[in-house]
Amino acid sequence: MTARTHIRDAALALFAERGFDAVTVRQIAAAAGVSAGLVVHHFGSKQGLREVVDEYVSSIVDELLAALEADPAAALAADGAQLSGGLGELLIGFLPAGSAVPAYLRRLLLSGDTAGRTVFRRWYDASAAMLARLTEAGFMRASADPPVRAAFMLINDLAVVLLRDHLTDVLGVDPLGPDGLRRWSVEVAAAYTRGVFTTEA
Amino acid sequence: MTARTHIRDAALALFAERGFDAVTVRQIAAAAGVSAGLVVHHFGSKQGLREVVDEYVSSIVDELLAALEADPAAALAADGAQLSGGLGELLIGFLPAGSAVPAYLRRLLLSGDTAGRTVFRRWYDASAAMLARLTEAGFMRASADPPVRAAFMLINDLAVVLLRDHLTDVLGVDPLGPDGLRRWSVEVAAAYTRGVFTTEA
DNA sequence: CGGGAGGTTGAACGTTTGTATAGCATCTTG
DNA sequence: CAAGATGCTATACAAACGTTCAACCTCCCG
Repeated sequence: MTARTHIRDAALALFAERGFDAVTVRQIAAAAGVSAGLVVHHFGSKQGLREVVDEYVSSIVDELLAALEADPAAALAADGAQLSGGLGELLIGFLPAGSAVPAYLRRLLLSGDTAGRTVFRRWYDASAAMLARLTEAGFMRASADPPVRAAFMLINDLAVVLLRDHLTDVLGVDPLGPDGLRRWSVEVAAAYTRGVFTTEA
Repeated sequence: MTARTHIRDAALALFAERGFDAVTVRQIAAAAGVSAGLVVHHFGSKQGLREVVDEYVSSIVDELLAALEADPAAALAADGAQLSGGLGELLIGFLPAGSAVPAYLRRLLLSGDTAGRTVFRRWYDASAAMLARLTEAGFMRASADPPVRAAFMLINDLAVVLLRDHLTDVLGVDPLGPDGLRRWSVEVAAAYTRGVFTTEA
């Protein structure tokens, strides 16, 4: 592992935890075990470092989505219940345990930056394509408004990642941990299969 | 409107737009039309101002939830489709158009602060109570895991507020605007009533 | 009318920030 | 082995930050 990589990873972790503005170049350097000057030497500026980290995280998401496109059988083979665990589950399983990427992604999606918008759009496109495949294969009912349905199901999955800490707080169990995931998937599968509202009204 | 209120509102708008760290005391003062010293005079410090704004936004959410509890008939009278528009719709309708509160709430919920946790928990409790009432009244199917269902439906609603800009980007219409809300509500009501997955699998 | 309390300002202070620069060490290459 | 590139550090600096402070203005109350 090169020092440049160390710096990038330290910055990723610190940005994810505290946010870009709250982290100083000196803190990043200390976490990476190098001098502050080296950070600037390698990345030009703090902003330059941010852009590299943004691209790095984006590329990880791209890998995940590409793997999903390359092997949709793995997804299609699974039944609806497991599928409804969704992209959040997929992301967590795809990354090493304790990775800072989900937390960084959370900030990226809410920063209003171009990088966040690009990631969301790619994710949405993959989501829409996947729903189209599932519908064609007969796993899903056809929707009257496929784009909205794709968006709805995508953000429902993302919400688990975005609000994971709050969910853990009120439920008493991490919805993306081993135990919580089981409970979560069962309930979501039920809701997505039978619905939650009655039809009388 | 006192100068203190002006400062608080200016800070609310700026914090919501750019984040706490990215906003300077001088910028807040300029936006409020006062001097930087007066900001500190009224709130003790920048952090003190933040806490006042946090409490102010929390109190607004409290008002909304209290109104919901006080007059559940208004909610219960509505049919399932309208209800599924959910808390996000309710929040937008409750606030003046163009209010910075939703954007501030977004940052509050993702900051990891105590204020955000408190707001989320209150919202969750209100959500769980509402679902219990709806179930008892026969508008909803009973769930095998009510806490998870309440959390699921709550974060689905919150996700629309949190990711509103991205949704507007990919859908081409604001899901909380007049037009988008209609499309969104219809699809969500359909998903929540009939489900999206088929039962064969 | 007098005087104190609170609202408000502008300048100043000390700190911290991101970054530039000069130099040292290490390695590669001809 | 010479020499230049590269990785890396330590110091320095200007700018911007949050905060302090002394002074001024404007009321209100006696």
